[in-house]
Amino acid sequence: MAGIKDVAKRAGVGVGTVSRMLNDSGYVAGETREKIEVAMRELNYTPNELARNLYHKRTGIIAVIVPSVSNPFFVEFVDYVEHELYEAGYKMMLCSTVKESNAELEYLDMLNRHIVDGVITGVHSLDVEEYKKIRKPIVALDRYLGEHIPVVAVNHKEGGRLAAEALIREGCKKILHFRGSTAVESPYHERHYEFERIMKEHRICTYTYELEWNRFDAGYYREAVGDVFSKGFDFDGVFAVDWLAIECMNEAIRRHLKVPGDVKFVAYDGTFITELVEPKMTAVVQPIESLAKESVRILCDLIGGKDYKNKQVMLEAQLRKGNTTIV
Amino acid sequence: MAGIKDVAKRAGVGVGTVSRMLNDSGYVAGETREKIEVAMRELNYTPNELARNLYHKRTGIIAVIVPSVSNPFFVEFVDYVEHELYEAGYKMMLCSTVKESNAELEYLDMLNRHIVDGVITGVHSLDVEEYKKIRKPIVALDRYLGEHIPVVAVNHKEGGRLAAEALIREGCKKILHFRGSTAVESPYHERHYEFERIMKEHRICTYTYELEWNRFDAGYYREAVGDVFSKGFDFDGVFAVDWLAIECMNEAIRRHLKVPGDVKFVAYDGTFITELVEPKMTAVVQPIESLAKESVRILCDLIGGKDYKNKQVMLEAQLRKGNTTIV
DNA sequence: ATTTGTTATGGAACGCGTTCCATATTATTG
DNA sequence: CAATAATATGGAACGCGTTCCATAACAAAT
Repeated sequence: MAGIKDVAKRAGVGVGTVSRMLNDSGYVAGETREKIEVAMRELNYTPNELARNLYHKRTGIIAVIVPSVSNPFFVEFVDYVEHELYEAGYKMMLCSTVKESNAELEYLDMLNRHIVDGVITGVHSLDVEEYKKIRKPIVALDRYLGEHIPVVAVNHKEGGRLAAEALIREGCKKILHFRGSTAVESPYHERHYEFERIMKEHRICTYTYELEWNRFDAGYYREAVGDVFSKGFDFDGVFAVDWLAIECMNEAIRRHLKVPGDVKFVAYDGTFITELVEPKMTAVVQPIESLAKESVRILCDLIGGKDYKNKQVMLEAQLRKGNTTIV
Repeated sequence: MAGIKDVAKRAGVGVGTVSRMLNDSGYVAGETREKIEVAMRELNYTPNELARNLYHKRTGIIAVIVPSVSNPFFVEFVDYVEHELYEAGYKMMLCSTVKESNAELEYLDMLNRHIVDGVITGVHSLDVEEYKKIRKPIVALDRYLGEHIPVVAVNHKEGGRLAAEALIREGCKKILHFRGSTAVESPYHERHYEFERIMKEHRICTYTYELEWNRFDAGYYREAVGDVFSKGFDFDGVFAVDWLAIECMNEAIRRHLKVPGDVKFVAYDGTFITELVEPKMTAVVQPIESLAKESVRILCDLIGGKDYKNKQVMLEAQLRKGNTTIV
């Protein structure tokens, strides 16, 4: 592979001149330019980005860490992030952690090893102490990783309220509520707290089903749904994350319950799958595009040296009326 | 940031010794080892991968190029690929091209610029001549990019046959067939050719709807479905790609048609979304996991210097019976 | 005791582009 | 015409780890 030296030799100039020309910095005479261009073409020269990166101490790559690539929420997030990063001149390295337990640390370590310039993480499996050690550009998606790491979050309390109010408005009296594991403290639990609080306030009977931590697979969701139905709990309203709400609705339909006649559903996240089922799901929609935009914007600021201590961006979720509710 | 020189100085040894220790190559006395370890810890030293990469001319990163990250087929593919690459010691750079028209060339150029060690591409928007120029590890997913680029393909002819036979078995007499644009030649068109051939052979009335090229968005699919229904074409069997089959089924359900009583559906791809709808879709399932495994395997071979001229791996699709067909 | 082999270590050269400094030539201005 | 500025260029040093070669100490074998 031809290097800059070869080009310089062939063009009869110094390496500095070639470099200056490549980067449009400093003076290069028109005539010299042409000679170099010819030499580059003849040698089929492409600059080695690796050498460049070594000098500049940057790679132009951002790692995006998510628990699972097949989770629709993260799929949409990643899709937007990729686009935003592209616009900002970065490439995206996509890392998923659910299949390999201790991958998160490995991925974060890429920052120190100069493999990536920054990290956007939607994962939180390490001790906060671990994150503190890393003094590099990190943005957390909806997780608190310590005060020195900026967070792009969603107002889940409001989200929970929207869901609760929707079901109450529908006149639901017996609610089935699937909630994430309390084993891990995370801001997105707020929706559950608020949801339950409001239900209690309204003295509405609520059956809460607690899910295992970090399990997003279809099989598990189906199992959970089967579990609930087999227990014979009677309900007329369901609040659950997209996929689970859908599985639950499907089971209801299979059992010849009418949706939304007999049972109402409000899904949380509002990813594309809620629009893919019939009836279309009413959902509390997360502002995924904004989450992506903000994450990238803040990360770019961090890389640019801006200090974002205690920074938190809070975005609003909103209710999107589908046909699993009536009003 | 501390470098290897600083560590060497602090430990009172030469840089070579530190390097040898880091790589477990050559001799390092136990006593020296300890001194270096102490120095590394004190300086909080992490080797700069960039410098390493420059020397070794590799980055350990593979670019995966797909048209869209939100297309379920590619989502599943990417999910498996990420895992396979991780196992093989590589990181995945994910590149999507649908939003930025000329990104493919830019992404492929990363090979020459030593940013990635290899490419797996599910995109084919350039002239075959462009691909010929690149003498680097590339694996094509289900596209022919020229004889020097190995292909991991699916036997779509068989896939088309499976779909056709399924609908014939159901006794369908009026078929609605959504097919990809013929504007671009691609192996996956085989399924349509074979499907139509068999239908013709059986003298079954088929209405073919040709889709625009490179459009996978929900809005467009819905539009296409609305288009067909508004034209008043009467059908009792549908063959379409997952998402479109689903949109079509939903519209049928909304129009109070019974599925599978009045209309039967066979989807192509068989991604998770076909299992998410009620009734669950009968589908020709692509061997996505195997596609991912084979792609990674071949790419690793290529990187390892193996020659794969004219290589083509052909994998089989299979029919998965859901409830949108009866038999 | 001498040779041969093993262990151990330092450091220069290298990979490849970038930048800065020194030097040179030409253009502009007073 | 001299002096300053602008243009132009080569090349060493640098970024940071790796590898190889030269050197040395010590153990084992003859």
